Amino acid sequence: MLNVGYACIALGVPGTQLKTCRLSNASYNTLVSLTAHNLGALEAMLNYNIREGIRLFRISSDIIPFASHPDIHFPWRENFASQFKKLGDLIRSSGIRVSMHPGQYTLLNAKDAGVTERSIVDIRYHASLLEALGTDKTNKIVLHIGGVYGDKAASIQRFKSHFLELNTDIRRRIVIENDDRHYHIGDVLDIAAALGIPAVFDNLHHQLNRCGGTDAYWINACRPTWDSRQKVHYSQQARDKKPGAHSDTIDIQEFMDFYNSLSSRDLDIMLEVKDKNISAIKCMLCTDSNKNMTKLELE
DNA sequence: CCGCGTCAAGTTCAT
DNA sequence: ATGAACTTGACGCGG
Repeated sequence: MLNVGYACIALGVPGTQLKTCRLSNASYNTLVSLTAHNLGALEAMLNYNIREGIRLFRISSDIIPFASHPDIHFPWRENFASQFKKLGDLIRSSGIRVSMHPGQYTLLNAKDAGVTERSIVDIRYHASLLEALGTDKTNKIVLHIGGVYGDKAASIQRFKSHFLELNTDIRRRIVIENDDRHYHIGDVLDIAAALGIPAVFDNLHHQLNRCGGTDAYWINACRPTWDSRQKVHYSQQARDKKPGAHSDTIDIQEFMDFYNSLSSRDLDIMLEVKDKNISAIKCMLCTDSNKNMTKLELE
Protein backbone atom coordinates (compact mmCIF):
# COMPACT_ATOMS: atom_id res chain seq x y z
CA MET A 1 0.00 0.00 0.00
CA LEU A 2 1.15 3.52 -0.77
CA ASN A 3 1.25 6.20 1.91
CA VAL A 4 1.75 9.87 1.11
CA GLY A 5 2.75 12.36 3.80
CA TYR A 6 3.87 15.92 4.38
CA ALA A 7 6.32 17.78 6.58
CA CYS A 8 5.85 19.76 9.76
CA ILE A 9 2.94 22.13 9.10
CA ALA A 10 -0.65 21.80 7.88
CA LEU A 11 -1.88 24.71 5.78
CA GLY A 12 -5.37 26.04 6.30
CA VAL A 13 -6.09 24.00 9.42
CA PRO A 14 -7.14 26.06 12.46
CA GLY A 15 -5.05 25.73 15.60
CA THR A 16 -2.04 24.11 13.96
CA GLN A 17 0.36 27.04 13.80
CA LEU A 18 3.61 26.58 15.70
CA LYS A 19 5.15 29.40 17.74
CA THR A 20 8.69 30.23 18.69
CA CYS A 21 10.64 33.10 20.22
CA ARG A 22 14.02 34.75 20.07
CA LEU A 23 16.79 33.27 22.18
CA SER A 24 16.90 36.53 24.15
CA ASN A 25 13.28 36.01 25.22
CA ALA A 26 13.51 32.31 26.00
CA SER A 27 12.67 32.48 29.70
CA TYR A 28 11.32 29.46 31.55
CA ASN A 29 7.77 30.82 31.45
CA THR A 30 7.98 31.62 27.76
CA LEU A 31 9.26 28.14 26.97
CA VAL A 32 6.50 26.51 29.01
CA SER A 33 3.82 28.50 27.29
CA LEU A 34 5.24 28.03 23.77
CA THR A 35 5.66 24.30 24.32
CA ALA A 36 2.11 23.96 25.62
CA HIS A 37 0.86 25.84 22.58
CA ASN A 38 2.95 23.77 20.14
CA LEU A 39 1.87 20.44 21.62
CA GLY A 40 -1.72 21.59 21.16
CA ALA A 41 -0.90 22.46 17.55
CA LEU A 42 0.66 19.02 17.07
CA GLU A 43 -2.52 17.44 18.41
CA ALA A 44 -4.58 19.48 15.96
CA MET A 45 -2.34 18.36 13.08
CA LEU A 46 -2.61 14.71 14.11
CA ASN A 47 -6.39 14.96 14.34
CA TYR A 48 -6.47 16.59 10.93
CA ASN A 49 -4.31 13.77 9.52
CA ILE A 50 -6.67 11.22 11.02
CA ARG A 51 -9.72 12.96 9.51
CA GLU A 52 -8.08 13.06 6.09
CA GLY A 53 -6.61 9.56 6.21
CA ILE A 54 -3.02 10.85 6.07
CA ARG A 55 -0.80 8.18 7.58
CA LEU A 56 2.65 9.70 7.14
CA PHE A 57 3.81 12.86 8.89
CA ARG A 58 7.06 14.61 9.79
CA ILE A 59 7.04 16.26 13.21
CA SER A 60 8.72 19.66 13.23
CA SER A 61 11.96 20.02 15.18
CA ASP A 62 10.57 23.33 16.43
CA ILE A 63 7.89 21.74 18.65
CA ILE A 64 10.12 22.39 21.67
CA PRO A 65 11.82 25.77 21.10
CA PHE A 66 15.61 25.68 21.63
CA ALA A 67 15.33 22.13 22.94
CA SER A 68 18.95 21.33 22.13
CA HIS A 69 20.47 24.75 22.63
CA PRO A 70 23.53 24.51 24.90
CA ASP A 71 22.47 27.49 27.04
CA ILE A 72 18.92 26.34 27.66
CA HIS A 73 17.89 23.53 29.96
CA PHE A 74 14.17 23.21 30.11
CA PRO A 75 12.69 19.92 31.39
CA TRP A 76 10.10 19.70 28.63
CA ARG A 77 9.73 15.94 28.75
CA GLU A 78 8.90 15.84 32.45
CA ASN A 79 6.73 18.96 32.42
CA PHE A 80 4.53 17.67 29.62
CA ALA A 81 4.60 13.93 30.27
CA SER A 82 0.83 13.51 30.30
CA GLN A 83 0.44 15.54 27.11
CA PHE A 84 3.07 13.37 25.39
CA LYS A 85 1.23 10.25 26.47
CA LYS A 86 -2.01 11.57 25.03
CA LEU A 87 -0.34 12.48 21.73
CA GLY A 88 1.48 9.15 21.62
CA ASP A 89 -1.78 7.27 22.10
CA LEU A 90 -3.27 9.26 19.23
CA ILE A 91 -0.35 8.36 16.95
CA ARG A 92 -0.35 4.68 17.83
CA SER A 93 -4.09 4.16 17.73
CA SER A 94 -4.39 5.88 14.35
CA GLY A 95 -1.41 4.09 12.83
CA ILE A 96 0.24 7.30 11.67
CA ARG A 97 3.95 6.88 10.99
CA VAL A 98 5.94 9.88 12.16
CA SER A 99 9.49 10.99 11.55
CA MET A 100 11.79 13.89 12.31
CA HIS A 101 14.52 15.60 10.32
CA PRO A 102 17.12 17.73 12.15
CA GLY A 103 18.12 20.94 10.40
CA GLN A 104 21.07 21.83 8.24
CA TYR A 105 23.28 22.79 11.18
CA THR A 106 23.21 19.34 12.73
CA LEU A 107 26.37 17.68 11.45
CA LEU A 108 27.27 14.33 12.93
CA ASN A 109 30.47 14.18 10.86
CA ALA A 110 31.85 17.59 11.90
CA LYS A 111 35.61 17.92 12.32
CA ASP A 112 35.18 20.23 15.28
CA ALA A 113 34.47 18.20 18.41
CA GLY A 114 32.19 20.91 19.79
CA VAL A 115 30.05 20.95 16.65
CA THR A 116 29.82 17.16 16.73
CA GLU A 117 28.85 17.18 20.40
CA ARG A 118 26.14 19.79 19.88
CA SER A 119 24.87 17.78 16.92
CA ILE A 120 24.70 14.65 19.06
CA VAL A 121 22.75 16.59 21.69
CA ASP A 122 20.33 17.65 18.95
CA ILE A 123 19.95 14.10 17.65
CA ARG A 124 19.30 12.97 21.23
CA TYR A 125 16.56 15.58 21.49
CA HIS A 126 14.86 14.25 18.36
CA ALA A 127 15.07 10.69 19.63
CA SER A 128 13.84 11.77 23.05
CA LEU A 129 10.77 13.42 21.55
CA LEU A 130 9.94 10.26 19.60
CA GLU A 131 10.47 8.22 22.78
CA ALA A 132 8.32 10.61 24.82
CA LEU A 133 5.54 9.91 22.32
CA GLY A 134 6.03 6.19 22.86
CA THR A 135 6.65 5.53 19.17
CA ASP A 136 8.49 2.40 18.09
CA LYS A 137 11.73 2.29 16.10
CA THR A 138 9.97 2.35 12.72
CA ASN A 139 9.43 6.06 13.41
CA LYS A 140 12.72 7.42 12.11
CA ILE A 141 15.11 10.36 12.31
CA VAL A 142 16.44 11.38 8.89
CA LEU A 143 20.03 12.66 8.67
CA HIS A 144 22.26 13.83 5.86
CA ILE A 145 25.90 12.75 5.94
CA GLY A 146 27.10 16.32 6.49
CA GLY A 147 30.11 18.33 5.32
CA VAL A 148 33.07 17.28 3.18
CA TYR A 149 35.79 19.40 4.83
CA GLY A 150 38.08 18.95 1.84
CA ASP A 151 38.38 15.18 2.33
CA LYS A 152 35.33 13.13 1.52
CA ALA A 153 36.71 9.73 2.52
CA ALA A 154 37.80 11.00 5.92
CA SER A 155 34.47 12.76 6.41
CA ILE A 156 32.56 9.56 5.62
CA GLN A 157 34.76 7.72 8.09
CA ARG A 158 34.00 10.35 10.75
CA PHE A 159 30.28 9.93 10.08
CA LYS A 160 30.59 6.20 10.65
CA SER A 161 32.64 6.42 13.82
CA HIS A 162 30.49 9.16 15.35
CA PHE A 163 27.38 7.20 14.45
CA LEU A 164 28.74 4.15 16.24
CA GLU A 165 29.24 6.22 19.39
CA LEU A 166 25.51 6.82 19.66
CA ASN A 167 23.56 4.46 21.85
CA THR A 168 21.65 1.60 20.26
CA ASP A 169 18.18 3.05 20.84
CA ILE A 170 19.14 6.16 18.88
CA ARG A 171 21.05 4.27 16.16
CA ARG A 172 17.99 2.16 15.43
CA ARG A 173 16.01 5.30 14.58
CA ILE A 174 18.53 6.85 12.20
CA VAL A 175 18.14 6.69 8.45
CA ILE A 176 20.36 8.57 5.98
CA GLU A 177 19.44 10.58 2.90
CA ASN A 178 21.29 11.73 -0.22
CA ASP A 179 21.84 15.50 -0.44
CA ASP A 180 21.92 17.84 -3.44
CA ARG A 181 25.63 18.70 -3.33
CA HIS A 182 28.02 16.36 -1.58
CA TYR A 183 26.79 12.85 -0.90
CA HIS A 184 24.85 11.22 -3.72
CA ILE A 185 22.69 8.15 -3.34
CA GLY A 186 25.59 5.81 -4.19
CA ASP A 187 27.64 7.27 -1.33
CA VAL A 188 24.69 7.03 1.02
CA LEU A 189 23.97 3.40 0.11
CA ASP A 190 27.59 2.44 0.74
CA ILE A 191 27.47 4.07 4.18
CA ALA A 192 24.06 2.57 4.89
CA ALA A 193 25.37 -0.90 4.04
CA ALA A 194 28.45 -0.47 6.20
CA LEU A 195 26.38 0.67 9.19
CA GLY A 196 23.38 -1.57 8.58
CA ILE A 197 20.92 1.33 8.50
CA PRO A 198 18.23 2.35 5.96
CA ALA A 199 18.80 4.76 3.06
CA VAL A 200 16.22 7.38 2.07
CA PHE A 201 16.18 8.21 -1.64
CA ASP A 202 15.37 11.85 -2.45
CA ASN A 203 14.50 12.33 -6.12
CA LEU A 204 15.24 16.07 -6.38
CA HIS A 205 18.59 15.73 -4.63
CA HIS A 206 19.36 12.87 -7.01
CA GLN A 207 18.48 15.08 -9.96
CA LEU A 208 20.97 17.71 -8.75
CA ASN A 209 23.69 15.34 -7.51
CA ARG A 210 23.60 12.32 -9.77
CA CYS A 211 25.41 9.02 -9.88
CA GLY A 212 23.58 7.42 -12.81
CA GLY A 213 20.39 5.41 -12.76
CA THR A 214 16.71 6.22 -12.71
CA ASP A 215 14.68 7.05 -9.62
CA ALA A 216 13.08 3.60 -9.76
CA TYR A 217 16.50 1.93 -9.99
CA TRP A 218 17.78 3.62 -6.83
CA ILE A 219 14.54 3.16 -4.94
CA ASN A 220 14.86 -0.56 -5.61
CA ALA A 221 18.49 -0.44 -4.53
CA CYS A 222 17.54 1.23 -1.23
CA ARG A 223 14.68 -1.16 -0.52
CA PRO A 224 16.68 -3.99 1.10
CA THR A 225 18.29 -1.54 3.56
CA TRP A 226 14.93 -1.01 5.29
CA ASP A 227 13.98 -2.78 8.50
CA SER A 228 10.44 -1.47 8.11
CA ARG A 229 8.33 0.06 5.31
CA GLN A 230 10.61 1.85 2.86
CA LYS A 231 10.36 5.62 2.73
CA VAL A 232 11.46 8.07 0.04
CA HIS A 233 11.41 11.85 -0.19
CA TYR A 234 9.72 13.31 -3.24
CA SER A 235 9.78 16.91 -4.45
CA GLN A 236 9.76 18.90 -7.65
CA GLN A 237 11.96 21.77 -8.80
CA ALA A 238 10.26 25.18 -8.49
CA ARG A 239 10.15 26.81 -11.90
CA ASP A 240 12.11 30.08 -12.16
CA LYS A 241 13.90 29.41 -8.89
CA LYS A 242 17.33 28.20 -7.89
CA PRO A 243 18.12 24.52 -8.39
CA GLY A 244 16.86 22.62 -5.37
CA ALA A 245 14.05 25.05 -4.51
CA HIS A 246 10.85 23.13 -3.80
CA SER A 247 7.80 23.82 -5.94
CA ASP A 248 4.72 25.56 -4.57
CA THR A 249 2.56 22.55 -5.38
CA ILE A 250 2.96 19.09 -6.88
CA ASP A 251 2.50 18.88 -10.63
CA ILE A 252 0.28 15.85 -10.71
CA GLN A 253 1.28 14.63 -14.18
CA GLU A 254 4.93 14.65 -13.18
CA PHE A 255 4.09 12.89 -9.92
CA MET A 256 2.06 10.23 -11.72
CA ASP A 257 4.96 9.58 -14.11
CA PHE A 258 7.16 8.98 -11.05
CA TYR A 259 4.49 6.85 -9.38
CA ASN A 260 3.94 4.76 -12.48
CA SER A 261 7.68 4.13 -12.80
CA LEU A 262 7.86 2.48 -9.39
CA SER A 263 8.47 -1.26 -9.23
CA SER A 264 6.58 -1.53 -5.97
CA ARG A 265 3.85 0.59 -4.53
CA ASP A 266 4.44 -0.68 -1.04
CA LEU A 267 6.11 2.60 -0.17
CA ASP A 268 5.94 5.70 2.02
CA ILE A 269 6.38 8.93 0.06
CA MET A 270 7.20 12.05 2.07
CA LEU A 271 6.43 15.12 -0.02
CA GLU A 272 8.58 18.23 0.33
CA VAL A 273 6.47 20.96 -1.17
CA LYS A 274 5.26 24.36 -0.08
CA ASP A 275 1.58 23.55 -0.06
CA LYS A 276 2.24 20.62 2.27
CA ASN A 277 -0.97 18.73 3.18
CA ILE A 278 -2.78 20.14 0.13
CA SER A 279 -0.46 18.33 -2.27
CA ALA A 280 -0.43 15.25 -0.05
CA ILE A 281 -4.19 14.94 -0.43
CA LYS A 282 -3.96 15.66 -4.15
CA CYS A 283 -1.47 12.81 -4.60
CA MET A 284 -3.50 10.48 -2.40
CA LEU A 285 -6.62 11.07 -4.47
CA CYS A 286 -4.76 10.44 -7.72
CA THR A 287 -3.21 7.20 -6.52
CA ASP A 288 -6.15 5.76 -4.59
CA SER A 289 -3.89 5.66 -1.56
CA ASN A 290 -6.78 7.09 0.42
CA LYS A 291 -8.38 3.67 0.13
CA ASN A 292 -7.31 0.63 2.04
CA MET A 293 -6.24 -1.16 -1.10
CA THR A 294 -5.18 0.13 -4.48
CA LYS A 295 -6.79 -1.17 -7.63
CA LEU A 296 -3.46 -2.74 -8.48
CA GLU A 297 -3.51 -4.87 -5.37
CA LEU A 298 -7.10 -5.93 -5.96
CA GLU A 299 -6.32 -7.30 -9.39
C1' DC B 1 -0.46 48.95 15.11
C1' DC B 2 2.07 48.15 11.19
C1' DG B 3 6.18 47.19 8.59
C1' DC B 4 10.28 45.30 8.00
C1' DG B 5 14.96 43.99 9.85
C1' DT B 6 16.56 40.10 12.07
C1' DC B 7 16.87 35.52 13.78
C1' DA B 8 20.18 29.94 16.89
C1' DA B 9 22.97 26.78 14.17
C1' DG B 10 27.90 25.50 10.48
C1' DT B 11 29.76 24.81 5.96
C1' DT B 12 30.47 26.22 1.43
C1' DC B 13 30.94 29.33 -2.13
C1' DA B 14 31.18 33.93 -4.04
C1' DT B 15 33.24 38.33 -3.65
C1' DA C 1 39.43 37.41 4.40
C1' DT C 2 34.84 38.48 4.85
C1' DG C 3 30.10 37.69 4.17
C1' DA C 4 26.06 35.82 1.92
C1' DA C 5 23.32 31.68 1.09
C1' DC C 6 21.10 27.87 2.63
C1' DT C 7 15.19 27.60 3.99
C1' DT C 8 11.57 30.12 6.02
C1' DG C 9 8.16 32.23 8.44
C1' DA C 10 7.53 34.72 12.27
C1' DC C 11 9.29 37.39 16.10
C1' DG C 12 9.50 41.74 17.96
C1' DC C 13 11.59 46.30 17.76
C1' DG C 14 11.16 50.97 16.22
C1' DG C 15 8.58 54.51 14.37
